[in-house]
Amino acid sequence: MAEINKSYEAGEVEKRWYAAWLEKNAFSARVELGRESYSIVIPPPNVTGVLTMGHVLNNTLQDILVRRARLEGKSALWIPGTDHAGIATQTVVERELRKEKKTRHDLGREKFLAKVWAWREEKGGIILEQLRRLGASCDWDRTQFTMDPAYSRAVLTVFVDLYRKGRIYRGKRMVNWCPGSLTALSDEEVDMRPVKGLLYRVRYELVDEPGAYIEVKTTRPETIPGDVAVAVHPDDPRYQAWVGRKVRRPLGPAADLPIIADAAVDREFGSGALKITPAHDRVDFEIGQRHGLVPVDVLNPDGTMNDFAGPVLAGLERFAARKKAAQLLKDSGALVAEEAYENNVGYSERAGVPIEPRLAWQWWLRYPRVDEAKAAVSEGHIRFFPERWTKVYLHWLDHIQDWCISRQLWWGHRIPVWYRAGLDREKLTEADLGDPEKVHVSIDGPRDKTGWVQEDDVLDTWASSWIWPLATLGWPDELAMARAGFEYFYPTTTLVTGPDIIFFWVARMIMAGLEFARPGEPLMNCIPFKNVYFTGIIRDAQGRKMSKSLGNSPDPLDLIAKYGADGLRFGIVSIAPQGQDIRFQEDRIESGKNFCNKLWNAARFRQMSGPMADNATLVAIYDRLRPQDFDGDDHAILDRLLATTRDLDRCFADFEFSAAVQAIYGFFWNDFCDWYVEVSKTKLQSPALRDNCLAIQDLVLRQTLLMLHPFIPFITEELWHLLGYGPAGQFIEDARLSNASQVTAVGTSHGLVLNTDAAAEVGRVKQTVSLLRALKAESGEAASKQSVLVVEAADRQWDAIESNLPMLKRMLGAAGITRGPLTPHAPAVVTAHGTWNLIPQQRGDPAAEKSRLARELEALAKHVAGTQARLANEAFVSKAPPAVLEGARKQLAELQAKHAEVSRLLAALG
RNA sequence: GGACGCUUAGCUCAGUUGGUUAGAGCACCUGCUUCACACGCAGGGGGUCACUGGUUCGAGUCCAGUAGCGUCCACCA
Repeated sequence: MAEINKSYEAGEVEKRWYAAWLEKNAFSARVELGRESYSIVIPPPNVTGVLTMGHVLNNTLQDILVRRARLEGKSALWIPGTDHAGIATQTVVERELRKEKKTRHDLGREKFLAKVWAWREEKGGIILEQLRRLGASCDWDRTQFTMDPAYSRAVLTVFVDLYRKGRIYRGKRMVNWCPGSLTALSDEEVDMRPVKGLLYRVRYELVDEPGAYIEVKTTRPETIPGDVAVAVHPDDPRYQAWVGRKVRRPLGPAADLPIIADAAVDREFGSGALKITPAHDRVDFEIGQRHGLVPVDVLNPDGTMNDFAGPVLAGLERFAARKKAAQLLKDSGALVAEEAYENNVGYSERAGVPIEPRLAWQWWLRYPRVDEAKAAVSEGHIRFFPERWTKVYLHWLDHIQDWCISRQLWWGHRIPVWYRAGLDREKLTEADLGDPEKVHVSIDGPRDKTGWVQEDDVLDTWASSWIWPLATLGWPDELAMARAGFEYFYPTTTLVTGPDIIFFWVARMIMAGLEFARPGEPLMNCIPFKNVYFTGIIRDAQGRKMSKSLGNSPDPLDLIAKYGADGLRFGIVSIAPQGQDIRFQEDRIESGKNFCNKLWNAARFRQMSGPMADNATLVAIYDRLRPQDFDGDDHAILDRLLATTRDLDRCFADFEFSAAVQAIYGFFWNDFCDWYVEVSKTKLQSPALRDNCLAIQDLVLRQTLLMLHPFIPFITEELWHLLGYGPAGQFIEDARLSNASQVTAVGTSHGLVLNTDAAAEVGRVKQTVSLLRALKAESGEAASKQSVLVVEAADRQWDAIESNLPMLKRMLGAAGITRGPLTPHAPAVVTAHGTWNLIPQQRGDPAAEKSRLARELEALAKHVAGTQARLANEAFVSKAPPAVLEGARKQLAELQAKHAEVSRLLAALG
């Protein structure tokens, strides 16, 4: 066994072990009947993506789950991959083209796509390399891309199937049009932002009564040329007589617009009259439909005004047109006023520009299995952590709208629909769509494609990633499914993702799973995952979302270089409580690194303390324990080890990762290193006690490494081997992590029954040590100074001291501890183990000593009074449970005794 | 307009079913190169648990309301 170096070199160790894991295929998961399966699909990052702190958190958690599952003996699979990310990727490549002053149209569809693929080959998927640096134990041989041939086929299979079921249809409806990326978007891709602007009051003159006007308020005067009516509420008394009459359009091509009545109009807003522009507003469109009005579209797809806006506005960009329109209205006297106004405007999530409601032919999906998707979650087949997201999920499903799945992009899955050449696609009827001679829908297209033209649009990226858990396991190809282990691994166990994509992805995956996984089978067999863990969002120190544009996101690779992958992992998990957003603080990552260093040095201490023995199994270590030689500290540390093991089991059951990390941290650092290792130092001097003590250290270290391994895989693997805890040629994950009851069972079979009373006594000894150390510190004696201590103790107390004498001398830094009468004026402290004197080397400060004791007495008196008052309360005595009552009485007795003793000391000072 | 979350030490946050004097990390102060670790050890200071009421013998914890911050949903031009 190699000697453990003084400091832990993360970089070298991480590189070495990751290579070893890959070489031995440690992450490849096989179907092993009789063994429980555990599976996770990665939320596929964009192929353009680079690792962010969000990815670090998300993927660390997945890795923790998968590695823990392996240690529990499950066949654990983590499927990696990337998403083609339609708009994002196309934008990246178009940006490169722009440097050459070209657009995609200069290349044409085919050449442009070749360029995107070339880009993807060269630069795509960097993020998967970065995940390896983090230690992600994905089964890399199964890496998938949403545009892989097999995956694409699965996507098209779904389209054709849903089309044949009548769930996918083509329709001309209002869409969210992005003038930046020139495509339609789904409702989920639109962000509402409050925008400060102007509200224009415009008057429309009555045709049959010149000089009389109806006034409307609008934020968009440039759309007036697209007005086809003015609407009022049918019950509005002010306008009863106006309905049916006509007004002149105050801007753009001259026209007489009817005044109509519609209940959608809000009487309270402005004058109670609304201009109707069906081509550019959803509500207007609906009102227009109800009244048989023909929309007038005054905008081009790129957001400039077209000829229907009239010669003055035509060609202007929409916001320039707004200013111009206002000016024109002002000139003609139609503009009554401009008021400052703030309203909500929809923005394209990707392009960051205001979207335009626009009438366009698109492909739509009527979601399948909506009711089942609700039931799957509300009936608990799928559990959300934290649970509160179920409400958000159910609410969305309750108000679900058809999904616009077509995008006017080139990068993506091209919709598998072919039209007979020469057909005018703007004028296709229902009948045309149903006529196989005119429109063909299939995965591979018509056998002879001459005379057919394929649909230009591609599918929304989410319309491919919604089948991720299915297609990554080979669906729908039966051979591929058998090879991938679909039967064994589906449904997957847990999904780890952010709540921001609960609609985009989580809900849709559930519906897709229910529709396609195992038709006809019960819900629980069809769901894509059993648990969904929603992480928090990582924010910067100011609470802002981390983003590339703000430049407030640290580069995880820099952090890995600085603190090690393990340090980063430990740190990020420790600050990520369930479901709360996280404020990133680098010092927490640093403390992750410090923990690794502590672990490393504790292992080093073990190695330096004595020869290593058989540590290959829990049983082998227990064979070396000598329960008859156990002292209180031995009992206490194993008791705490068991409690921590139990805590961890619970944390994993409840997805409480940061609590898990904190539990091990506290146990290992405080209970083991600060106390047990320190008291070991005297035991190790004694030949009779040494071997038992080393065995206990091995037991604690081995179990701790196993518990920690999912969180910090590299250093634990390294120490596992350096300490010889597993056979050479095997990894730590080839060992099994025993849970608390298993550990207890092994102990019992070895005649070990933990004495919890002894463990509790250790708590009191720690308290006494702490008080005496404080006494030294306050008396100005260095902790390392070999002090002289005298204790006035009852026999029972002295017995406890005497039996721990060497240990106490070491822990207290005492040259001698003797029993005897107190020395007046020497610093003193009252403990559970008698009243102690620190014999000062030089004359102390009686005044300081006096005031110290007086302060303590005051605090005790207050506490005594409080407890007495509680016990004097009749209601408390009669209603509190006996255990609480007894605790209070015992406490009072102890406090009173201590109070009396401190009073005595004070009196002795005079 | 609706829903959800948050408010605890200087900072960032824990606090499971109500029960001794509310905890951690960092920061701060004091002492210490004690033979695993200065990425460390020992000790210390620091909080009216946002506010108001209620339930209870007992509330950081349960209930109602208020305020501030945040997130999501929603067609008021």
